[in-house]
Amino acid sequence: MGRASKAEAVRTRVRIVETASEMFRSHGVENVSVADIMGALGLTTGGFYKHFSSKEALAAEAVKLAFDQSSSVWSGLISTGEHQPQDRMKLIDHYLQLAPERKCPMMAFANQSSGLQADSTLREVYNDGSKALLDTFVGAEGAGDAASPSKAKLLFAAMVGARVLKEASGDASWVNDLRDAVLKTAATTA
Amino acid sequence: MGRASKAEAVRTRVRIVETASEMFRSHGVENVSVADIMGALGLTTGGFYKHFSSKEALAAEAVKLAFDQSSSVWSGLISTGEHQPQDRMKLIDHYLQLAPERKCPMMAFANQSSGLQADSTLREVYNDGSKALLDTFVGAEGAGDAASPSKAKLLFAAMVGARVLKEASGDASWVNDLRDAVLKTAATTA
DNA sequence: TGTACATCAGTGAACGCGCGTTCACTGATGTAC
DNA sequence: TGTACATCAGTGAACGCGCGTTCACTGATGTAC
Repeated sequence: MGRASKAEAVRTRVRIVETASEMFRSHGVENVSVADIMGALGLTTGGFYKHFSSKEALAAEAVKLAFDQSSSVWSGLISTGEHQPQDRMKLIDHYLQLAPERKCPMMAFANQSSGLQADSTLREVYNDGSKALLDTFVGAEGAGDAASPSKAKLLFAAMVGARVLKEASGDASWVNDLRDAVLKTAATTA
Repeated sequence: MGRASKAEAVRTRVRIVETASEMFRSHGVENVSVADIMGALGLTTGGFYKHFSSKEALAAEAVKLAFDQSSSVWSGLISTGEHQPQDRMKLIDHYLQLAPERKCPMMAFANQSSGLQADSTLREVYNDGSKALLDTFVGAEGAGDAASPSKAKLLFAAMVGARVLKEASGDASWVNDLRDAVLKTAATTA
């Protein structure tokens, strides 16, 4: 093949991160190999290390991308309306139905982050990203309703829990009851 | 060493399941090897297959044991009182502080169960166990308060979500806010 | 009860496989003159 | 602008390692007589 141009190399790097982010999100970091990612791009394994020092370094970037994307989506869903409770319902409903490759990084990477040292890059990315999503979610209630951050946090935790159980149970029917309960509470009072 | 007596062999099998259950719960099924488990019991790897056909077969039994133990603990925490809201608060508080080797199987094995076929034994065990825990939790509100199963389900999802995030974030401070929000709601109304 | 034989729990080395990483190599790109 | 050389993105095979599983073996347990 020979050497690729500098512009192409930059594009390749971006494509690796984007593809890895989706694959990691869908199947988990530990279930996707470097060869899988490169293969999905039509490239071979060896070239990977021209762009990243290790799989973990890529994972950190891929996780960051996932959090950034989620953050954008959340902000978009919320800021278009007038901060009605409907905004949060929309977000919760959306959250529970996302396609695997777009699912919430908080749950997609929970397992990956759990075993890590406090100072690892991936865990820092995870913590910063999660905190940002929480703030966005709590902020969604708008200025006229400052008294219920506690309720927002409850809904936030419940939303994550419901999605984890939905995933693990293979979308079992009893999980629908959980979803309905969460949405019902999101609907009552602002 | 020579052959062990039949009684001893039965005891060995039980010990393998018990030890594996704790180790799997703490570190995840994929992060504990057969050699790790046997080594923890002072045995060697090869003997494992005199008791189980595969690691996955052991995992199914170990997960079942974890669910059974959790179910007992939950029932104990709930049935001693008079089905006050305090019961559920006690349970939630307890849930969020459990030691790694005793932590909730719903979150400890969520990752393991996620990738599996619908008809896999482990996923069946996971689903049955989770459903049973949910029923126990919802039933905790007692006869005088039949109107709030929806709220119980909300709390259930929130409890799981908070624990997942606590684990993944390495017990970050913002997760405490989630815990407080969940407990606050558990305390209000019966 | 005692003896000869079969069974099988546990041993420890070996096998096969997948995966992260390394490395010598290729040849088009980039650069110095 | 053209030429000679250096660079380096991508290749594909190989390495090292861990892990699940297999297997020939050991010798105490269990059993048949």
